[in-house]
Amino acid sequence: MRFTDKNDLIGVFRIMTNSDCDKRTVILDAALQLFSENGFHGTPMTLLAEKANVGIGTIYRYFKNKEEVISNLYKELKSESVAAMRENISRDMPIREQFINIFENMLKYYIANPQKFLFMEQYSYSPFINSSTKQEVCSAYAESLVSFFEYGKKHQVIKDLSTQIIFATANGQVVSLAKMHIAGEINLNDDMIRKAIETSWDALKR
Amino acid sequence: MRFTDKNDLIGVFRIMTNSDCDKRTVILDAALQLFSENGFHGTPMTLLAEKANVGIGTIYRYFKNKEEVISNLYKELKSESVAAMRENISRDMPIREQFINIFENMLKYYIANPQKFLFMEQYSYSPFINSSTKQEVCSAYAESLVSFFEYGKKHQVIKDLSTQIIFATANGQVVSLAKMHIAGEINLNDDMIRKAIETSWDALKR
Amino acid sequence: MRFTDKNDLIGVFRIMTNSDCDKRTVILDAALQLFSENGFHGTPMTLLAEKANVGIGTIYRYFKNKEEVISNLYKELKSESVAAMRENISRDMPIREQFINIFENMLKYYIANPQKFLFMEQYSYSPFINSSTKQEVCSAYAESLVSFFEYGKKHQVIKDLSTQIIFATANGQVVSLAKMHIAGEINLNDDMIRKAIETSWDALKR
Amino acid sequence: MRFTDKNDLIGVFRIMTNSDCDKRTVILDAALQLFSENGFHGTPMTLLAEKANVGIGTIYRYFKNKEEVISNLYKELKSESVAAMRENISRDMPIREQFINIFENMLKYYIANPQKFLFMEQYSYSPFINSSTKQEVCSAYAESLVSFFEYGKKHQVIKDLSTQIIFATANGQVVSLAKMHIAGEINLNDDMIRKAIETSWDALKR
DNA sequence: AATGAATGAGACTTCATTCAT
DNA sequence: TATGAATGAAGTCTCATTCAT
Repeated sequence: MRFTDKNDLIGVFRIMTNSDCDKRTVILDAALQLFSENGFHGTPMTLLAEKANVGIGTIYRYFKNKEEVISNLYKELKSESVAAMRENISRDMPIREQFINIFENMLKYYIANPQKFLFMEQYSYSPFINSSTKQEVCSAYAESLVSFFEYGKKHQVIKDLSTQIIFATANGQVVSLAKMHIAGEINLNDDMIRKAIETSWDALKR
Repeated sequence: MRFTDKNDLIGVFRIMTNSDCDKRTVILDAALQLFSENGFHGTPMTLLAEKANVGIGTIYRYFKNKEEVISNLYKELKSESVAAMRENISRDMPIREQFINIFENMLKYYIANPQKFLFMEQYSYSPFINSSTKQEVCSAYAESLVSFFEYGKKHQVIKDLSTQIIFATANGQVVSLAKMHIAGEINLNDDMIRKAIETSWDALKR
Repeated sequence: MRFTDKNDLIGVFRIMTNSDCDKRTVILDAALQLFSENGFHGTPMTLLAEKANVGIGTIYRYFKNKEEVISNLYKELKSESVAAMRENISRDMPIREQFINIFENMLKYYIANPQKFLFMEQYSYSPFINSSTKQEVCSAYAESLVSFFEYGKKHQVIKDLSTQIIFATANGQVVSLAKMHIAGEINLNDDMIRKAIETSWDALKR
Repeated sequence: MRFTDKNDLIGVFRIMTNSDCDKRTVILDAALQLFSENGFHGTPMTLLAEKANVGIGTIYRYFKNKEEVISNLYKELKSESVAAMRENISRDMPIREQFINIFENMLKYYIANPQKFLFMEQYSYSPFINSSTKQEVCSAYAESLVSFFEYGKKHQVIKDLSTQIIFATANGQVVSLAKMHIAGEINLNDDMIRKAIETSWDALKR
């Protein structure tokens, strides 16, 4: 199996997958797919190895244990999603526009990456996870929004509510919509997304 | 079952099977506590038996297998939460008041029952679960809100948005707040709860 | 395998092996045999289960882990060997006779129970073992001899040497002889055993 | 090899293969330290490579497999210990003096080289080892003592006992003392060592 | 009806060894 | 010659489930 054939002639193919075939990445890619579909506990390490086309031992060269595979994947995805959220945002834009762009970015990212979304949500509810990782990584995301909301409140464009409530209102809607969309309970298009976020803005604007 | 119907008439029958019902209840109570703390996979059946003060064999007299324990618990809790949501609501009230009462009920129920909330959320994200149960049970909850929102839209009190978006907006906020409160990231009191729900209403009102 | 046949008709046989078929004992018996032949690391738990005619899970009902199997076995054997050493000894006997009986007992016990001897020696040299168990158990053995040697020194029948040196001289010889006998390098009979121990006495007598 | 022959004449040749020899030596040195501390099974080859500051692959250039590392180390140490035993001994000395010197040499060597002693004892009890190596190497040691004891018996200075019993008596004491000293159960100094060996002589002298 | 001892499939992980560089 | 990434067999242990009492 798996390149074991000694008389392998497809060297060219190998070269192609050589550089980006960074084993760590390959493992995390397979992990995302399997974890999002079958859950952490529904994904034995043997299956992960098979999906990633590596030996099990190889996984343990890159990650100390299963939990580290999960938490490393989470960290990478969270960074990626934070980056996605920040696209096309600048401090010069009107606050309303920033708000709408931020949450549109987020919702669109979730919808375009359902596996990543499902994995992150699963992770965030899993009592099985070392919460230090959760904290460590979430802060980047939260802080960035917190300062934005506080800026909006100071400029009297956003209601004078506890920042957490503001966060929960906007973020909660987006998460809820993504979940429903992925579950097939709703079929969001760009127009609906825009309307949904504007609705959220109506909640929070002054 | 236990809490499904407030107008339960078979009380007499229940008294007869009292001890039966006790064991079942005792097991589900222990299950809620353990599952919410350690997760489904962090809770071996032997531990459940021990916590419930019954033999392991006994659990298998009341539930076909572990998954049935989980899904039965979910069903009961979902019914209970739907009942909680409906308290103090009547069709005569103004729609706004109904809306606020419904979501206040819900948020307060979650906060008062953190284990139940955490269990239900964990369940809803677990790929491990037979989704038929999920569907089956959620409908009661969703349907009842759907018809309310549609009523509100027809009377031009609620915005003319897709019902799912309306649902996601209100429900998402509440779930998000409950999660944060339980995680200790916010400390909600009655006043904050009221303000948060009113904010949600601002989003959806016409 | 192993009693799995549902139509098993040899109930009588089962009853026979029922009471003494205390699983714990059966496991330790199998463990002694396998450990003495193949060593701790040459004996996988699966093999132990097979030899003991129990499921692997059963081993873990009686012992927390492999190490506990080993240390429990050691404790039992050490007690047994101490008991063997003490046979036919009484404080009334001349010290010389006591000495000879003690070490004859010991050597004969080792020779009659080569597996037990080999297991105990293997254990005592294994860096893999929790030394607290070693200490805990050995003391009974050592103390009993220590007080005997001190008694002999006080009565000026045994040389005035450090008790440890006395112990090492007598015990070392016996262990060394047992090892050689079991390895087939010498073939000890009662007469040789007697002569060997008398030689040891010559070393220590005053 | 390294220590086998004091009158080694191929020094020139050695200088040529200097680096070769270094790697092999470095590996065996690291092996001694790790094996004596953690045991054979507690020492992965990767750890050995790390400790020796060589790649794992390199170990396999010098030794066919792990067992060969162990047995080669054993052979070298056994040769070394035999050499140590023979120091300051000459056929001209009185037999008693030879005896005392031989076993003093041995005990002092063990005490001065606790790792080597522990390794050799561990090895000698390990059922894991190919016993052919054991035989092959021990003979040098045993034979040399055997002829000495037989010489002593012939000259009627040593008791007319089976040579094996004589060997077991003297060797057993020394091994036992070394073990106790290293374990901290006794603290031997030159005077005690001398007394202990003299005691041994009392056992065996005619 | 209730129990819990017994089971073994299957999970996670280690580590001796290989082989391409 | 030297390296160390890659491998997967094999080990330990857990835990859902069964069944005799």
